[in-house]
Amino acid sequence: MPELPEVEMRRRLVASCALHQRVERVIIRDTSILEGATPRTLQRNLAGREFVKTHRHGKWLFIGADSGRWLTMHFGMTGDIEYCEAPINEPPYTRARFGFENGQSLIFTDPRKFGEIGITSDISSFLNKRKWGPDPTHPGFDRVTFRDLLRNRTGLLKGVLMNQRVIAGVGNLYADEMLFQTGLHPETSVGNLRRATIDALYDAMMTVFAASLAVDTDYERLPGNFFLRHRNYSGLCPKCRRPLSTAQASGRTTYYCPRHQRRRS
DNA sequence: AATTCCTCCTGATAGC
DNA sequence: TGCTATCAGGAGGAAT
Repeated sequence: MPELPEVEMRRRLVASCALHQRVERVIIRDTSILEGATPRTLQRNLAGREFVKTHRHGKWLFIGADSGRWLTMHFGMTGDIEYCEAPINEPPYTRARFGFENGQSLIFTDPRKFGEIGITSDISSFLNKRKWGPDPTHPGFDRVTFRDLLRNRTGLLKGVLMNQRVIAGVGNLYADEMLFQTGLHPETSVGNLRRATIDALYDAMMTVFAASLAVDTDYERLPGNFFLRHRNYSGLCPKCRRPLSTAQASGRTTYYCPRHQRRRS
């Protein structure tokens, strides 16, 4: 479910309510979400500590403790975070719970269990090990960066945009929005795209992320000409009011308007 | 080295 | 109504 803006919302939630309190207990309800960590290592590094800072890279969330270690979180398709009183109000599908001394808990829920939790001492090496690409919302990521990332790539544009090793944070839905706003067919070849087209894609990416965060990722509050408002099986193109088409691109369902999204360079 | 396909897991919904 | 099939905002690993 969550792409870059949704993970940013989760980061803000953690930053606003879960910092500077002592973690009394670390409870792992399902060890299958742990990646490179055990319940014991999480407890040893976090119990008795305070979370003091947060960081996000693409769809990854990092929560820093005063032990110097970072709790790492990825939300997969259905992962989420809640801050509530527990165990009284512990939500369904709770996979991990970090209980504070005030009775509130930071809770990681995930019905499908595609998400993961771990621990690292160094964010850079964590990201490098997975060969993750740069986060487009971080300082220094500009049009030139984007051009260089798309240069010398092959395959379909949709697949490249969703490839986290190229750009970290764009998923299926935001890729569709970017392609619609740029008027590009999802199966456009990424090779030999003109510079102006690549720049337009970059502009769309930045616009879409900012617009989504401006409405707290509530798509219903996006302007009516945004694709995300109409992206469903009965949806109509906001420009021509004709039914959208679907296709499989890189294994994912892609929605597009056949009139307004053409293969071109 | 870069891409594509299969797979993990569970709930919601479409279709019969 | 009740059952079955399909699909879902992700990504690692195998296969190509």
